[in-house]
Amino acid sequence: MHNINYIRENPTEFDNFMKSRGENPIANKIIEIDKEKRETQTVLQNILAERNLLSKNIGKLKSEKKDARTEMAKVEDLKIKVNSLKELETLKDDELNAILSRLPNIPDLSTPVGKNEDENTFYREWGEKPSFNFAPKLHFEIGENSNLMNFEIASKLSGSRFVILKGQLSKLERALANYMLEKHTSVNGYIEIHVPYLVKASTLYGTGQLPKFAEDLFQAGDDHWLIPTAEIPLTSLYSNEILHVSQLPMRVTSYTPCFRSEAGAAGKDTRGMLRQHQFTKVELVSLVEPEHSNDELERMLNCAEGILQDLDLHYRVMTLCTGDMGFAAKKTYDIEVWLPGENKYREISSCSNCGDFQARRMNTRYKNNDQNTHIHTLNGSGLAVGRTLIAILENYQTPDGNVKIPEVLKKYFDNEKNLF
RNA sequence: GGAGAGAUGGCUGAGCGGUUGAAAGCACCGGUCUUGAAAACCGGCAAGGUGGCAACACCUUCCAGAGUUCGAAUCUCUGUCUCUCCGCCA
Repeated sequence: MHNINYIRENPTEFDNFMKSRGENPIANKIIEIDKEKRETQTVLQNILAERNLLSKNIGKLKSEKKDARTEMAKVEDLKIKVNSLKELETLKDDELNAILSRLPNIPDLSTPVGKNEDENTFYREWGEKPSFNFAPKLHFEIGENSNLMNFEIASKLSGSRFVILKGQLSKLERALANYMLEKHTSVNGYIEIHVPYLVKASTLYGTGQLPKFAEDLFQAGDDHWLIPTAEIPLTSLYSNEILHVSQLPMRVTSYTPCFRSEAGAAGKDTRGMLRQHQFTKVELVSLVEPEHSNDELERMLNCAEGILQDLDLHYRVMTLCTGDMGFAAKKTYDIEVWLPGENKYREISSCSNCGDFQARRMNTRYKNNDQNTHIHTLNGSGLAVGRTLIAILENYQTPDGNVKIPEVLKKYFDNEKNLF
């Protein structure tokens, strides 16, 4: 949610930012409604003040056993005015919120301006593309050949975009999640949290998925929604609360399934387990003081990259442009891992600084020297486990259809060399 | 699922129709004292908003929503959540 004072004071700048994110100019409309709302408020408050005064007087007169009928009649008259003004104020407030709640965050000044993913910019890379003296297979070819990855059974049970992993592949998924969690908790200073996978609509509003992106989500019952990422419960941990400055930075992590309808991705990445309705992810979330959020984003990115480095997987980091960034983000880095079977880089992590955008929506503040300020929130994948599994299959495959086990994961596999 | 109790400021907790935005304690902040700290003592300390250059004034908020009343933290209804007991159960 946006700071209305900022829009009031910088309408042109605000519109320019919104334009860079593909929105139409709206600041004037906002200011107009806001003005009407405040004017209504002022009149209403004056009448309420008058009413309060009269009521107090009535109390005094009654306790002195005096007649208060004149005063009571006056208050009765005011009531009609109060009700209609209250109605008008609510109307204006709703109008304002309907607009504000659907506008994306203002991009950071260092976020490149651009229309779509083609204008994302290269930030850095690590490692090199591995070379193969055979044609590297796609992850689902390796998986299906091993009989440990099955899409048909999954679709029989649940329809398209689901997968079943068996035996060593299922274990690989578990080993990866374990490795990531251990690293983030024991080395990177994140606290592991076990969170609900179902959340209320108000929680999704706080992080920005609702009201605008309901179609991307699975709803389960009247007010229960499956989380599309652990970012939602983790970021919302302290919604409507005032933290003490000594509690910051707060770094939390969680390994959860994620559920996405993939409504806008019909026909996209239909083969394999790259884009599923359900996948698992280790998520990183930081709650920090505003002046530290830029540094925290770099730190978080390093934590996510660290996992890929440990697994010796080549990747590049892209800075998303204004047109490609998510709704709540000010700045986002995508980590794209190299997939030799596809001969492509593919997103495996996305790290975002959301500034105070989510904190305003969910009302999370911190107290420092008697000052209450909205915190800054950051989230990042550290990493998407399913896609990491894909990357390992494709990068560690051998000509005979086997897959070498990365050094750091061997401890989960009795020091075996190969997966199959 | 059945029966009952409850939800008040950062926390604990009083208030149960009218100067109560709310006692008291803890925590926190400032001061006195001390070589320093602790203790003790003194003072301050809810959030959001409107108007105002400001000082400041006013409004709203005691889980949420609706209602009764001239007036609601206090009464009524609905919802949500928490706790206790019983049943069921991973």
